[in-house]
Amino acid sequence: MVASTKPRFQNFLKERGYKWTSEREALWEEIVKLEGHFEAEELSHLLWKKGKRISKATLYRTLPLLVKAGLLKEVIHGEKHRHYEHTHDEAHHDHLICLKCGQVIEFQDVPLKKAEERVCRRIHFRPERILVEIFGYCQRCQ
Amino acid sequence: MVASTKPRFQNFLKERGYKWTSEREALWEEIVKLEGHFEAEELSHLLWKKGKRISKATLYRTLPLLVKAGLLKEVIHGEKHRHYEHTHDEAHHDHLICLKCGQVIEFQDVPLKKAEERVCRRIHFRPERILVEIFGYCQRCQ
DNA sequence: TTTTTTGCAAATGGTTTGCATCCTT
DNA sequence: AAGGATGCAAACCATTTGCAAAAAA
Repeated sequence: MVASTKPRFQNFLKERGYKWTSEREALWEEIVKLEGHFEAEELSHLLWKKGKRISKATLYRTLPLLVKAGLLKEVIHGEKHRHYEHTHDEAHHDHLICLKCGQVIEFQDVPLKKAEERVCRRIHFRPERILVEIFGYCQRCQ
Repeated sequence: MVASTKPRFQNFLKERGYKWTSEREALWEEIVKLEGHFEAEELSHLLWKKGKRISKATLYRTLPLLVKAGLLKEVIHGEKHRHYEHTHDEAHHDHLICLKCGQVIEFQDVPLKKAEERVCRRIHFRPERILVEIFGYCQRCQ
């Protein structure tokens, strides 16, 4: 999420009559610095460590806004807590999750994407979000 | 899940010193009849409607056993509650989930499977479970 | 000054767990 | 007998929500 996403978030809010608050700004600032995926809890820790006392309630109320604004997306389903990551305008990537060490490996694969698109076309389905997660054992843990 | 899976479940239990109980049998009987995916709550309702008072605790303790025994698998992540379905020995299938009507469309696609396998080989990852879920709009809801 | 947002604390809800008792083996 | 299994109720725990006070428009 680059700097230019700030006005995007601001516009998103303004368009629907929502307000630009210091909490939302602080949250955006912290998130913009994060690499890879993160969970609400991590974000909360980071904010408190920096003296920004943003309540969990606000945090949990803001994350869905960021998703709706198109700045974040949910990933890694199937765990008890949600994970988020930036919606880079770069190419989409998927995840390999090691069942032993928990490591999450990101990958991109054009043929895989193409195959997904073909399936959707075949079934006349308009995809919005495609989730591919491969659980298994990484090279080290096999 | 066909009738032959009963001895498979029984063997699974026996092998690790677990016991074959009337609750586990009732649960198996109900599950074997289910088509498509289901959630713990549904299963509980069905059982109670038939006078089989199997506690939620037992239900929740048994589902993971059925997964470990290879008779069930978890699907449709990203919702608050878990969904299960039979691991048919038939070909694996994935899901398209309509964001409007909620319908879940199952599909199989060989090229997609092949692409997944190629990715794993490329990254030296030994896959155990591959989850592909495509969220979007079905033909009727577009 | 009207409406949204915040923080707190309490509620939610699917799932898990401790424990005494009940069944299998 | 001995050890796993069950049911109950309480605990978990990430997330959500009600409400009164605070901030933005």
